[in-house]
Amino acid sequence: MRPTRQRRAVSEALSAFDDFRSAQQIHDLLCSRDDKVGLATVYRTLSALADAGEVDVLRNEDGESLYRRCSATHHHHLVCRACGATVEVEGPAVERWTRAIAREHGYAQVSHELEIFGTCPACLGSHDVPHDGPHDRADG
Amino acid sequence: MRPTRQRRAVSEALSAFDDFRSAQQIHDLLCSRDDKVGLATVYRTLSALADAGEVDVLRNEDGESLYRRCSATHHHHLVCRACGATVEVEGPAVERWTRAIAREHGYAQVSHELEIFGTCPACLGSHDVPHDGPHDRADG
DNA sequence: TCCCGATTTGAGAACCGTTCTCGAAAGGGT
DNA sequence: ACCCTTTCGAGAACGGTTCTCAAATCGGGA
Repeated sequence: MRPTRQRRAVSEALSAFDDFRSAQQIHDLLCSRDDKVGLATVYRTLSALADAGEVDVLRNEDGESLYRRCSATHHHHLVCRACGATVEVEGPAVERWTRAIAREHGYAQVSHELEIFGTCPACLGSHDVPHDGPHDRADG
Repeated sequence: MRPTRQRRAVSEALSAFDDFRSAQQIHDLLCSRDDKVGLATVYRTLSALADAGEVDVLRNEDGESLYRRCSATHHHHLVCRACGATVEVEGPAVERWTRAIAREHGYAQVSHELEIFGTCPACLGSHDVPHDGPHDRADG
């Protein structure tokens, strides 16, 4: 993969956020910086980064894909419903539990998805919503 | 909510499946039975059932919503990537763990999403895919 | 430095699941 | 039967994402 100007721009834009952002939000940020990158290229680059395991992807309740640069090790996310503030969490017990459940039912090649949603301390304090609005998601 | 012919049809169609199905698949089933129900009505009815907690919803990796009639108690799903065969599973330990993690970081109003994906015993045995194809989903 | 084939880009169209629109049809209470 | 409200449904609209394909760009070799 060639380190083109566009790909570097997308990668840097991702680093500018510490929470999950949509492809369009990243594109908007680049536009506001007069970084000329096509929307299709943003989508392509984010997909490539996701495939390479360099970013995590999750879907909000509208089905929109949200991206975030994360640590390489397996982990889950604790996400604020109001402002999107994200904490990476690990749960060896949960990993063991899912494997056990799968084995119990004879399922192989097991993977799992787990996200935790809530309201972060900052948003509990102030009732107005920070920056650009909620990255909401339904209960599970 | 009035028990109209259309709503009854959608509800019965749901019962005809024991795995997660899309609105369009349910609409197709109704059409093949010459049950005249508009697609919009199928969507509306499924949303209403989901809001009422009578069906569970999950999204496949394409962002498509899949519906399944489930038990009313809180549970998660063990889903076969190949045929969609679904087992409802409970994990009190996981419920406790998510609450603990959230509390630890000061998050309130906590909810979570957890799905487990794998290949079911039947699909491990026969390598051809049953019925109408995989309801696939990415790793978590 | 220039050339060349391969890769990448981007504007806009296409795609597709879902929701909206709004006039028509159906329900239910009286 | 009447009336008012809810529901229906065909098709348009919507919105995020992917595709198209000609033009731009890149990297390596001569």
